[in-house]
Amino acid sequence: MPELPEVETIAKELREKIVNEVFSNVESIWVRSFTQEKGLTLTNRRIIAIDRRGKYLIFNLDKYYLVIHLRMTGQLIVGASKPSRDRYLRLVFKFKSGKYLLFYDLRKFGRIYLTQNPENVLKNVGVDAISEVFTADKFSEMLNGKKSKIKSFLLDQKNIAGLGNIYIDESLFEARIHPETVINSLDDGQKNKLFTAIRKILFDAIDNMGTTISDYKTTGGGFGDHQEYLKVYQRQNQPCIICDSIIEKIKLNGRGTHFCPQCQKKIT
DNA sequence: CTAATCACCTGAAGGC
DNA sequence: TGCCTTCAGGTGATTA
Repeated sequence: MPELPEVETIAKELREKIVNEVFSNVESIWVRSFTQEKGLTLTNRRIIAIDRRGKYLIFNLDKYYLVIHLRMTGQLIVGASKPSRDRYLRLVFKFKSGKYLLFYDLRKFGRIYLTQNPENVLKNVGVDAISEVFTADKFSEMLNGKKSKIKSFLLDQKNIAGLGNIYIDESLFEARIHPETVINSLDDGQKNKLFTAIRKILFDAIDNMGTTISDYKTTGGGFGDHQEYLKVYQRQNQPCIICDSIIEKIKLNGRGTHFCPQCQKKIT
C-alpha cells in the first residue's frame, strides 16, 4: 500500500496526535505483526519524536525505538476507544492517557519492531528519496556502471528509499523514460530529468496526502487525493494525456508497469 | 553482480 | 452461483 508520500502523511499526522504519549500496553491479536528484541518492553516508554526513512516510520522513544513498516495493507489509526471486534485489527497499542493506536492489516505483511537500534531493522534501506543528501549528483553517481533496467533499480530500496510501483511509473512518465531502459544507456540529460521528476512527483503526492487505491488511509481514517492525478498508473488502455496514444501495461520484475509507448520510447 | 521465483497473506475481479 | 486463475501499492530469502 503505502509509498513515501503516504508514509510521510501518516508521520505528520502522528506527530500532531501522539508525540509525548506514554505507552501502557500492547495487545497482539496477530502476534507476527509485532516483534520486540529480547528484554525490551514498550510499557512506560514515551514517544519523543517521529521520523521517517523511506517507507519506514521510526518512533524515537525515551528508551528504544519503534520501527514500523506498513507493507501492502497496513493502517495506523489513532482512536479514543478500542473497537470491540474489527476483522483486520492486528495490534492494539494503549497509551496511559487512554488513547489508542490501532494497527490494521488485511494481508498481515506489515511489521512493527521494538529495537535498541533502528539500524538493526533499517540496515538495507538506502538514502531517502526526499532527503537533502539525495541530490542530482548523488543520483548520477549511483547509476554509474549499472546495467539493470531503470525501474528495477528504482524499486530496490537499498538504492533509493521510498519509491514504489505507483510513483516509479509516474516518475518515469514525467521524465519520458521507458521503464525497461538499461541504466548505462541513459545520458546525463535523462538522468537529471529523472531526478527532477522523482522529486516533483513525490512532493506533489505529499501535497495531495498520498494516493488511495484500495487500503491506504490517513490516521483519522481519511483518504488521499493523489489517485485523481495519476497519469499512467492503472491507466492502461486509456489515452495518454499528452499525446493520446494508448497507455500500455507490461510486467517488469513481476510488477504491473504502465507507460506511454509514444512519450516513453524504448531505446534498443 | 543481476535476475527470477517463491514465500508471506487475504480478497477482489475476471473467465468459464 | 461456483470454481479457478490472476492480480494487488512490498520485501526478504533462495536459487540460478
